[in-house]
Amino acid sequence: MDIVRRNTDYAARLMVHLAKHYGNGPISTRTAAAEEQVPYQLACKLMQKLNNAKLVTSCMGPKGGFVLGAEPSKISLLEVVEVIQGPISMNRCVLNEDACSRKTICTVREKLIDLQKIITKGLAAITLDELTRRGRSNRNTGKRKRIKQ
Amino acid sequence: MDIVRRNTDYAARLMVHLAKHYGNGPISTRTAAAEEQVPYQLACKLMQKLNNAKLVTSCMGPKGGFVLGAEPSKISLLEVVEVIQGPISMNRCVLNEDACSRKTICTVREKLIDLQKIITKGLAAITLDELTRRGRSNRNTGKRKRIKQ
DNA sequence: ATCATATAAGATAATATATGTCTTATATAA
DNA sequence: TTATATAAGACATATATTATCTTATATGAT
Repeated sequence: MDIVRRNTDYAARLMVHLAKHYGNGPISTRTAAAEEQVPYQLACKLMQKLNNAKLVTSCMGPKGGFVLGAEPSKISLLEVVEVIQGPISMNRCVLNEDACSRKTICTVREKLIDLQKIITKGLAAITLDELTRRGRSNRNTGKRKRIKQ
Repeated sequence: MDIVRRNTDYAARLMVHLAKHYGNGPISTRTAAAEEQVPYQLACKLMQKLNNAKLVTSCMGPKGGFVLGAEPSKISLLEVVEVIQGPISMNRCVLNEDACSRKTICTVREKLIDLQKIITKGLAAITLDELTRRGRSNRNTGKRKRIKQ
């Protein structure tokens, strides 16, 4: 099992798609899902989660869709991960303080906590704008995309 | 989902138990399982896996059991993790090179690879002898309590 | 040789989690 | 008013993880 799960990967793609069109009005889930190769219905659910977490803003009705809730440089991969799959956890004794009575003396736990901090910091350092900048042609065929109107 | 899974935690406890009695002949799974609060039958399966990976050596028959395959200082938590739950993977595009066609230009992938290296190095740095040294009673590392047989 | 005790191995069951689909309701621009 | 979009949650499927059960086999001790 991967630390970053498939649904999170999907959501990240959708977010990056919105980031690429940031400032051009709402993008429909249908469009984003099609372009980023995400199953449409699933994309709807993911967008709902992202919306509830205020990572995106919804605009209902025709010509509606979603807009990023903040500038691409202000949204990190960590936020997407946590919204979609929950917090990163090395072990349940790290996530849940009550899981282990030995927590005050356990040296493993300390080290797992350190590792976990490194992971979350690493993911927090990856922002959406960064992901739009380089190497972000489509996973399709590498065909250039037209600018949305 | 935790990065270090429950079975891995169980296996780690069993290994630490063997480490604590290193040099005193084989320890039966029944004993180790009981002391470390691991379901017995499950412990058997875990020991089998550890045995196949040469992390422990089996001694059949009465007064038999398992012995560590190497000195406690030579066995790391990473080895236990990899034997029981397989390699740590940030994303499938990291584990499986064919998972994404964008891998040569993808900046996220590079960063995920870096993070993954940090995790594996961190786990590799934690050795069994270290885990026996402090935090005396090693029981109850925080998983569901369940004793069988 | 027989027996008691231990591991070996694999089938199977039970759970938990993740992923994907479907239906109905609601908002809104044109 | 209508077409198009999101909202929400039920439902279904797939996969992974954890746990148990059964039978076979090895071996030290009697």
